[in-house]
Amino acid sequence: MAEPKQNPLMEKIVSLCKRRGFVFQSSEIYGGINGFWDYGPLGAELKRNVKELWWNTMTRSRDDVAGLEATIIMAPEIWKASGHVATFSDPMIDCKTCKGRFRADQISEIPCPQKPSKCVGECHGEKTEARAFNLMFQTYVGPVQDDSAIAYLRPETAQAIFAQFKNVLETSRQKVPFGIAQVGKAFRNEVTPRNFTFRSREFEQMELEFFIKPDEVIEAIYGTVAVRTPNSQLLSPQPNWGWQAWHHYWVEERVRFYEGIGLSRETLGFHHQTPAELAHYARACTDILFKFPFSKKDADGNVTGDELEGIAARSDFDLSQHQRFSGKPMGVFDEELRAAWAKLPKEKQDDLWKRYYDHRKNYLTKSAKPDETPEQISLQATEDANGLAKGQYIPHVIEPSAGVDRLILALIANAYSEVTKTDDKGKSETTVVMKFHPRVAPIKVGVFPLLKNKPELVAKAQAVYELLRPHLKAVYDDGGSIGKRYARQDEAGTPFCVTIDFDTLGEKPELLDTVTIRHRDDGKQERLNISELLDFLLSKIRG
RNA sequence: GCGGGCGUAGUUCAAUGGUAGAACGGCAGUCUUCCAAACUGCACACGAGGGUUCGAUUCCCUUCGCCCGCUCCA
Repeated sequence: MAEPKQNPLMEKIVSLCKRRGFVFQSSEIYGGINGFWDYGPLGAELKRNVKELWWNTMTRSRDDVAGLEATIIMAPEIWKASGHVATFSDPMIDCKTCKGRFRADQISEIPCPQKPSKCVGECHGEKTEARAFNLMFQTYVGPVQDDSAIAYLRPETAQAIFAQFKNVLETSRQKVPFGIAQVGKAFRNEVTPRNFTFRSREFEQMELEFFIKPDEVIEAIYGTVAVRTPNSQLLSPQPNWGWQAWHHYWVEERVRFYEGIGLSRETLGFHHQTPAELAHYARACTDILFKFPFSKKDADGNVTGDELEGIAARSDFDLSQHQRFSGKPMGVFDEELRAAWAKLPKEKQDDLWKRYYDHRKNYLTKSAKPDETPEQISLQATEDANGLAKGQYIPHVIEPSAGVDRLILALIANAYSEVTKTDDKGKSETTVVMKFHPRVAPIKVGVFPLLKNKPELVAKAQAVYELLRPHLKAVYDDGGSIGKRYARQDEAGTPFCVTIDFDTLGEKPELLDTVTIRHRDDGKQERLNISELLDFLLSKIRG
């Protein structure tokens, strides 16, 4: 009666997550709630490690990124400016006959999929009533639940960064180019949560908005914009980088991050969005994919993977939107630009002015509110271009936006491996080893006495455990046999296990105060002095 | 949201219109001088609600959840 195994590996991973305490279904005792997942003891450690590594990599180890922690509920105008209210609230009609779903305002234009000679509104399929599809979670601020109190749980963390751009700029002593990073929860009322935690309704994002000068500004100051050549590595940022170089740089930075936590390039995939896929304001978007067990094959039979992170070049769209909707200036003043502009030959000034004008006019036209006339738009674009000559511009942005939960799932899938051992009697047994990179492993070290019923061993093992635990996540285990404890830690993905034996106590005097340290992935042991233990572990975990 | 499949200990699986079993795992203990040893004991399940029935985990309905396909994917 068992259901057919559609994806045995994925099912084993889900089962392990429950069994060992990586991931539980939310509200499980009440039957669960679709699209929501909890992290158990091991998952919580794993997730914390990943977020901390991202934060350290993206902010603390860089001079040019500042952090932010904004609220989940913000002024609803934010989501009007970002476009989320408009794009999320189209009334939709389902056809029960052909299973199609159509925008209610387009049923008299779209041809029926089954009878293309007729439009959806005319065909005989049985239709549902028009229903509003808003993928943002709604709530009310304050006790009165009327329309004026409607607010939304943020569908992405990014907008808070744009909304607080000027405050961060003024308080962080940063200047463009610089970034603002944030880690936090976001909520989307997904139509179909799928693939375990991959698409959840409540999830966590790690987002960087990296603000850069428009190419026209780079050109005004440095004469030319540095162009990416096939061989250029673009490893360290240069003042004359334009958006392409920065975009390429951040893709590489992010790939290096994934490699640094154990996801090799072979496990990753890339998708460069085509012009048709790109939002109208975006210039490029590169998705970094991971080849999940549930990832599908493309037309050529290759697994490309599913999205972990998108690195988008979003032009100056976001800050421009918030400038228009809030009425507050979102531009920056650049002394260098003003000084450089004055020294430019007239033709160059005119050329840059025209290009900036065209860009602004294009944006303003596409984002125009219904009551804005072409004349007003031209006037605003002229004003914007004139600002350039005075050293003013709206920064462009490169947005590396990663999903924490997707990354956790990728790390779990990547770590999962099975080892089959056959004993002397020919009995074989398969065990699971979670090969997490030591940097992300939920537990860094297990400490065991070789035998439980020898008080000297137990006391010494507990002393070693107390020595390590202030510095890293350690566990003490004296249950069962030593082999069982190793196996337990293998399933948790603990990279190192330390065992206190009789030599530690001085049975061989030359080995007094040494312990065995056992490596998860090959089972090999080495002997270390207790005094060297902490440094050894820290070097493996931080190195 | 539509269609299909499926819900039994923590996990993997049995059985049954008449009070649910196993293995592994967990906990406690004995033992054990390095890779899930052995032994003893303990705890733990029919997703929820309603209906049919003398009696439902089993049959029916609803609901919730999981998987697959469609749809959606800012």
